[in-house]
Formats: sequence, C-alpha cells, structure tokens
Amino acid sequence: MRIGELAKQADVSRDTIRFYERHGLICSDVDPKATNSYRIYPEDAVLTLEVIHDAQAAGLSIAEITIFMGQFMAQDADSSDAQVFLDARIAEVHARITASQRFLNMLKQTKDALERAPQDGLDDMRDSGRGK
Amino acid sequence: MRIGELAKQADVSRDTIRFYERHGLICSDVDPKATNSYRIYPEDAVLTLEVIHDAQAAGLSIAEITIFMGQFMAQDADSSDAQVFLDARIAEVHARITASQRFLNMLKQTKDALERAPQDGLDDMRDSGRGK
DNA sequence: ATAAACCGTGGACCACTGTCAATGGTTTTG
DNA sequence: CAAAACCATTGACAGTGGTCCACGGTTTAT
Repeated sequence: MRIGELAKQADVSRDTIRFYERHGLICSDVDPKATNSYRIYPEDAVLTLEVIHDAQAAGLSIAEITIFMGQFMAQDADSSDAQVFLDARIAEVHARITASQRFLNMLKQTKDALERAPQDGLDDMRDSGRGK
Repeated sequence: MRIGELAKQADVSRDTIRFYERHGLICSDVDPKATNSYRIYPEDAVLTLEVIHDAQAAGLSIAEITIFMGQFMAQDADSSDAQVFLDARIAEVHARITASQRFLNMLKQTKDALERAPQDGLDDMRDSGRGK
C-alpha cells in the first residue's frame, strides 16, 4: 500500500510515517516494475504503527522502540544484550504504569471532590468536614 | 528549606526545580528577615514534586499539570471548566495506561520467547513450533 | 580567613518528536 | 486533457522539557 493509504488506516500523518522510516521503525520498498519513485508499505505496517503508538504511550523513545523492533524481528538476537534491554524496559514501563495509576486516582478524587462541593473549592480534600 | 535540600529530597536537579517554578508549578518565598536572595521552599514542595513526577509519567504536559495544580488548590475553581478538564485528562490517562499495559505484555512475551529459545531468534512467536 | 559549597539570574544550548513549505514529478478523476 | 490529488526529497522550523555556563554574591567548614 502507498503512504497515503497507510496514513489513513493508522491515523498518523505522512510526515510522521516518513519520520519513523528515517529512524528505522518502518520500512518500505519501491515497486521494482514501476516507473515512479513511490514507496510501497507492507500491510502489517499498520500493526507496526499501532505498536509504536503503544510503545510511546509507555514512555519509550524512538531510539528504544527501534531497538525493540529489531529484537522482536531478529533471527539472531544477541540474547544477553536483549535480556538486559528487555528487563530494563519492563521495569521502567511497570514503574510508569504505577505512577500513572497513582495520578489517575488523584484526578478522580479531585473530580469527586468537585462534584460534592462545586461552590466550595476542594477544601474537603485537605481538611475534612469543615463545611462552608 | 532551600533549593539544594529540596533537590536532594525529591531527587531532581536544582535547574529542574527552577524550571518548574518559572512555569508556575512550584512556589517559594524569600525569607523577609534575610540579607541574601535565597529562596525558601515549603516542606510540601517535596510532595508537589512527586505529584509532578506522576503526572508526567501519566503523559501530562507542564502546562496541563499547572492547570491541574491550580484546580487542586483552588478555593474558587470554576467547576464547569474544571469538570471538562478533569474528564478529558481522566480519559487520556486511562487510554495511556491501557496502551502501556498492552505494550508491557509485548515486552514480557518477547522476553519469554527469548528465554525459551535463546539461539533461535523469536520465530516461535510468529510461527508456532518450527523449532530448529 | 579562606576554600569549598551553596545560591540567584540570565541566557544560550540541547535532544527529541514531529510539522511545514518548496520543488518537481506521477496518478487519478471529471 | 486539465485539474486535483497524490508522491518523494530536502531542509527549515517549532514546541517541549529540560541542562549548562558564566557571573557574582553568601554560607559553611576547615
């Protein structure tokens, strides 16, 4: 498929796809029997872009995602390096999820406090039952 | 407490604290009865920095965290704006956590596959049981 | 009292993650 | 066939989140 189609299916911009490709996250070929210079992306590039999305949500940089993709695809992964890398990423992502959940609870508590006392600010979250 | 002490307790750099302060996330005073220009940070600035850490892990920008802090502290929050803001952030953070967990599972599966077949690459994750 | 460690200010600088605009070619559509 | 829509490449630009440096003043430890 061509870049525009991929961009539409994965809901990212063409420029973003090219940016990822420059950084080795996506690959494409030119159709050998074509006169133009249009690049052809494999169908599973859509999935790849979804993985990139999730990996970014999890806090990985482009460079880290590139390494991960390499290890995920590799026929000959150097397993000792790969283990170290994966263990580090697993620990980081886990910590990030934990922190995110902590913050999500703060958001929800703030919302609840606001719903309970919309005129009063959030005093009841800090100073129990002082009322108005 | 002074900035160096706060930096040590919260494990962030002095420059980062100043950066946050410029963006309204932290506040400090000068000791009125002091001859120097040293700023004094309240004890709970350590907690504030921990919240900032969690909020960043959850994907909020500095500008968004500033708004949140304002709403969290406000005596007179405009509740309609605040509700809209909080609902949006809650939805985003929730989506981010879900994506992060999806990616965490990929990391773990990749690690497991590598441990099961360290010489063989990850073929068994894509193509079941082709063995060596 | 002097060196080391600390502090504030200002501005330059950095990496990262895109985004945009210009140019020129190709394909599709009316 | 002509316009509209698509494509590739290049390089400049932008926003975010810091980090660093130089300067000069202050505090603390020896």
